[in-house]
Parts: sequence; C-alpha cells; structure tokens
Amino acid sequence: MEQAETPRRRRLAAQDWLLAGYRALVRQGPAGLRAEALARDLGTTKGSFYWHFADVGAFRAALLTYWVTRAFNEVLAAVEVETAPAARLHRLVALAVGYRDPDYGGAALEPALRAWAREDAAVAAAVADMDARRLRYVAALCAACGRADPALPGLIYAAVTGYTVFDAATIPVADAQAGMRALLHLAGVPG
Amino acid sequence: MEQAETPRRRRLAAQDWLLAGYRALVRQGPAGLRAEALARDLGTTKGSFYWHFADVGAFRAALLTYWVTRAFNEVLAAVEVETAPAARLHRLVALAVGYRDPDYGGAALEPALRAWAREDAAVAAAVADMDARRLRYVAALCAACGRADPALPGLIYAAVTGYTVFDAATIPVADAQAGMRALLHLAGVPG
DNA sequence: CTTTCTACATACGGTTGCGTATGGTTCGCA
DNA sequence: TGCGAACCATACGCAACCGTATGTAGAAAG
Repeated sequence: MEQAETPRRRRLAAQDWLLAGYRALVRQGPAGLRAEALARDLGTTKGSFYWHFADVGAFRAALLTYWVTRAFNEVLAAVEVETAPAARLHRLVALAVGYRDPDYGGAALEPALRAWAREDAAVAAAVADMDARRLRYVAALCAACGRADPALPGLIYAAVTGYTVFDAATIPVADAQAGMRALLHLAGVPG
Repeated sequence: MEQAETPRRRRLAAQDWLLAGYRALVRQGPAGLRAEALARDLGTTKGSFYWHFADVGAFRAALLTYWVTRAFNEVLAAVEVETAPAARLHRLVALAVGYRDPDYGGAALEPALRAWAREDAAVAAAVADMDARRLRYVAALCAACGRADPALPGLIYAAVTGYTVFDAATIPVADAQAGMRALLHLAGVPG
C-alpha cells in the first residue's frame, strides 16, 4: 500500500488494473480502457495485463461487475446507519451528490459509466437495472415518509443524477447539497 | 443493386455527414465518430468524407459548432413565444425533457455530448459554457417569478439534466414532464 | 456536345491497438 | 539454497483506422 520510491516498481494485482481502469474511465471515457494505454499509466507493459485478464473484454466485464456490487450496497450501508426514513433520505442525497473516493471514483464514476453505457449494451443494461433498483429504494423511503406524490421519487433521483454530471465550476458540491436539501424541504421531508 | 428500391443514391452534402455524426454519437458514443464507419452507415466511402472535411478533427469541430449554435437558441426561440416568466419556465422544462428531433437528436443528444466531453477538452469547454449560459437564463426566469431561493435555478437545471439521461423504460417522458411540473409547483411557480 | 467542376471510388503507406508466444525475473516456501 | 509458481518484458502477426494520392462519373455550364 505504501508507495516507497524504491527504484524497483512493486508488482501489480488485478485490483490495481481495475482501479487504473476506473481512473481512465473518469478521465478519458471508455476510450481509455485499452490494455497498452493502461500499462503506460501504470509504468508496466501489457504482459502484466494479459496475465491478470484474458482479454480487454474480460477486463471491462470485471470493471462492470465490481461497480454493480459496490454502487448500490456501499451507499446503502452508509445510509442505513440512520433509522428514520426522512433522515435516510437526507443522508442518501447528500452522499449521492458529494461522495468522493479518490481510488475508486465515487460519484464522479457515475456519469463516466453512463458514457460507457452508450457504446456497450451490457453496461447499458447494468445501468438501467441500477437505476430501477435505486428508484424503487427512493420510492420506498418517500412512502415511508408519507410523501405520496408519485412523481417525487423520480424527481429526487433525476436531480441527484443531474447534479453529478456537472463539474465543480458549474455547480459546486456544496451548492448541489444545498439544492437537494431545498428539494426535500419543499417536498415536506423534515430534516 | 442500389437501384432496386431507391432510384439511385443521391449525392451527399456536408450536412448529411453531420446528421449521420449526431446519430452515431447518440447510438455509439464518440467512438462512432470515425470516417470509415460513418461512410458505411451512409452507404458510401471515405472519399466523400474527405471531400467535405479536411480530417476527422475538422468534422468533430463542425459537429460541436453546429450544436453550440442550435442548442441554446432553438429552445430559447420556442420558449419566448410565451411572455410571462412563469409560463416560460414551464415551457422551458417541458421542452427540455421532451424535445425530440429525429434528424438532429434533440434532447437525446445532450447526454451523448456530455459523454463526448469526457474525452475531448474542447467539447468539455463548450458544454461547461452552455451549462453556465442556461443556468443564468433559468436564474433570470426564477428571479422574474419572484423566487429568490439561490438554490432553485441549479435544482431545476439539475433535475432537467437528470431526466434526460434516463431511457424511456426507466422514466417515461410523460413522467419526467410530470416531475418537472411538480417541482415548479412545489417551488411556487404558478402554471 | 464538350468542357469543367463537384462529388465519389479505390489503392496505398503509416500508425495504433489486440492477442499470442515465449522467455526472463521475482517471490513464497520448503 | 533451490524450486515452482506468479508476475512481467518483448516480439510478432493481424486488423482497423487515418490521411493522401489519383482516377473517374455525373451534373452543370457553355
């Protein structure tokens, strides 16, 4: 884990390639998911890549699978430390527009994955499935808060999704969180 | 064999290539913006492409320029048939989440451009500039409606942007428009 | 009907990335 | 200290795409 500046590079694991993949996806889009380009980023050669992965397709599939397992469950775990549905909603939206994991990508990864979905049907299916799951969860929280407007869950999810696609110069994270608090307040979700 | 159904393939203009480019951008992402792939789509060869454009970079620049000139002004013109600011806001959000121009791409083009921005700094700059202009316009309309909450324009723009990235199976267009009406209603914008 | 220009076809060399093959190096462990 | 396995480097053939060069067909102009 420590990056000593020894002349000899440390050896890599599949996880290192996956993290490099997420970084490339965020910074360059799906076009960055190439074996030789990633090898250059990591200061190695594609010999290592093809040791850890059968081919580029398998690498991309691993990236997608890892995201699918994390993108719902991690936020969920962080949200369910709260017990009241209103508090959960507030924590959920604050996390969703502000969460940043420098290694993994966090909220910045979301629009990158949507960009990737545009040129890969499997990614598109995974993203659509993820959207449906999250939407159901938000709807359940809204219902538990007694907010019956059928348009509200979609509105909340759309606003969160919208905020994540802007860069910090257009709308700072603090403003995005303030906007989400304002929305929940207007919708009558206390907190 | 090309003379069976179609009388004869008509010759192409630069505009035909641009429209094919938008279609490819929406369906395959920026990876679809290649001379030979577009030529196959149009049933011609890249000889035509390099007649109309100096190189792929010039083609992409033309695509971007054309979007910049249209994406703000066309919606603006459609919105300003209304005179009351509240009516303009309602028409604006309804258009933004529902506008579809089959030739040009319409609202479906927006997320495709954001995907493209991820791998091209010039596109990113144009998109950021467009976001800033639209945000100022929405803020001006909100102010004219007497809605002083500083978070409201960003919230409206984020919600619109979010709705446009979902496919119709996740959130139908009618639901998106209902969601935007609900937001404006909650925010106290009559209409 | 011929000339001229516009629009397209085709062939070519250069570059980049993929996946495989093969051999070298480093690590864990006995 | 030696051995097997994990890890990495390098070279190769292949395919896709780029941009250029050059020839050609169809429409336009005369």
